[in-house]
Amino acid sequence: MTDARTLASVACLLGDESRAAMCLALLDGGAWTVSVLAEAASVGRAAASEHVARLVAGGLVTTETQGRHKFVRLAGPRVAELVELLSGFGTPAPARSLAAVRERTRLAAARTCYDHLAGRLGVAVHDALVGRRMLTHRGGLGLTPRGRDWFADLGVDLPGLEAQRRALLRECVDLTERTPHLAGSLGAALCEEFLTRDWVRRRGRTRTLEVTPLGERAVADLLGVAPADLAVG
Amino acid sequence: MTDARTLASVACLLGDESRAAMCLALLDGGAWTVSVLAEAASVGRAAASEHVARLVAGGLVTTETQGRHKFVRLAGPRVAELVELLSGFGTPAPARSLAAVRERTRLAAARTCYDHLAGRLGVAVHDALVGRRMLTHRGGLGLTPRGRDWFADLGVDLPGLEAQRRALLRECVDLTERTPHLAGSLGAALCEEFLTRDWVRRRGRTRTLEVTPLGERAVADLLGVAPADLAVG
DNA sequence: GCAACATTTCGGTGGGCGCCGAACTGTCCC
DNA sequence: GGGACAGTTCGGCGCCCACCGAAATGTTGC
Repeated sequence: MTDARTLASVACLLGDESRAAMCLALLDGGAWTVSVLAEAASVGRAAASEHVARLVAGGLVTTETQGRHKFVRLAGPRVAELVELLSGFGTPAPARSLAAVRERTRLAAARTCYDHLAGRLGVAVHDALVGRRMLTHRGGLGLTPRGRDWFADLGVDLPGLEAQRRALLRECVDLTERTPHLAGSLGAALCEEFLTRDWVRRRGRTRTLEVTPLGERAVADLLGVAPADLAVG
Repeated sequence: MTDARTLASVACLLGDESRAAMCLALLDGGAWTVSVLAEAASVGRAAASEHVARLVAGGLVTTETQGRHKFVRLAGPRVAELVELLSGFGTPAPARSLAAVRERTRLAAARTCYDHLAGRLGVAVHDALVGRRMLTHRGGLGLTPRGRDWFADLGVDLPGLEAQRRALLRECVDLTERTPHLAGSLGAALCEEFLTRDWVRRRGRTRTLEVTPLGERAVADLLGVAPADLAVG
C-alpha cells in the first residue's frame, strides 16, 4: 500500500516530459546549469527551477551552487541505470525525421551511459576484456593480474580507485545491445581515458560519442576489436 | 526531444499510485482479474478497468479474456525488472506500523521476482549454484555439465526450456541484496519446482515466500545453505 | 428468457500540476 | 554603486486526469 506510494512518487518524477528530457540530458554524466536544462527541455527558467527542486527532493539529482550558477547532475550510477532502462521501454518511437534516425544510429554505435562507455563500443570493449582474460566472471566480476597490468599501462590509478567506496567493477546491461558492458569506477576511468586520449569525442552537448581514427587504431591494437564492428550502422 | 516523450509516457504509467499498486501486486507473476486488482489498489472497478487499458496500451501488461473474466499479467520479465528497480528507489519508506516492518522483513528474506526466486533465499541459491560449480560465469552465465545433472535430477526439463525463445539463464540484480540472483527460464523453472515440492509457500496473495521446514532441509542438503542464512531477520 | 455477475463506457466533478510572467534575491563584473 | 545575469518565489491560468455513479455490454447458469 504505502509501498505503491513511494514507487509512484519516483516514477511520477520521470513521468513528466520536461523532467524526462532533463534526465536524458544529464545521462552524459556531466553537470548542467538550470538555464541550460531549461533550454534542453524547452521550458522557461522558472519551470526548470521547480523541476530541479522536485528532482532533488526525490533524490534523483544533486546540485552544487557555485556563485550565481547552480550545477545539476544525476545522483549516481543507479539513477542513470534507471533512466536508461526506462528509455528503452515503450514503442521504439516512430522516428519522424532522417536526422532523428541518424542520431539514434549514432547513439547505438557509441555513447556514454552516465560516466562509462556504452553502445556497440562499450559492449565490444567489455567482451574483448573478458575474451582476453583481463576480466573474469568467477563469482562476480574480477580483475586478473593480466588485467591489472593492462589498466596500469593505460595509466589508470587502480589503488586510487580501490580506495573509493564505489564498486570498482560492475556490469550494466546495455540498453541497445541487451548484453552487459563495463561500469563501476573502473568503467568510468576507462571512459575518461578514452576521452583524454582523443579516442572518442563527444558530439556536441549530448552523450553520443564519435570514435576517432586514432581510437579505431587503438582499440584494434590493444583489444583486437575490428573497426567494422564499431562503424555507424 | 521526442525520446523524452516516450520515456515520460512509460514512467507516467507507473507514476500513479493506483497503477503502481497494481503492478506491485502483479509482481508475483500471476494473472489477476480486474476486480481483484481494483481491490488491491483500493479503487472502484471502473477506475481499475481504465488503468488496465492504459497499462495495456503502454505495453506493461497483457490481458487474456476468459468468458466474463479478464486476466491481467505483467508483459514480461523486463517489466518486472523495471518495477522492482523502481520500487527500490525513493526514501526507504518510513514504515509506519509494526506489521509493515514485519512484512518488509519477510519480503527481504524470500520472495518471488516475477517468476523466479529473490531475496536472501534467491541470492543464497544463486551463490550456492555458482560456488558448487553448477553455474559458471565464463563469458556470460553458463551451465556446467555438473549443473545440467543437478537440474535434471531435480526434474527440470532442460531440453524443453532450451527450445524456448526466452533466455535460459539470466542474472537479475536483487532489489534488497544488491547482488545478482538467478532469473531466465531456468530460474523460473527452479522457482516452480520449489513451490510444487512445498519447499516454499506463498503468503496469501502476495509475492512473499515462506520457507517450509522441508525446504530448509532441502536447500541444506542439496546446496549446503544453512537455515540460519534464510531466517527471517 | 431471466437473473447474477464481470467489465466497459460515459458524463461530470474535483484536484493536482505544469506553465508563464513578474517581482525578488543573490552574485559577478565594471 | 550600478547594471547584467542566474536562479527562485509567487499568483494565476488552463488543462489533464483519476475518480465515481449510472447505464450499457457480454457472459454464465438456471
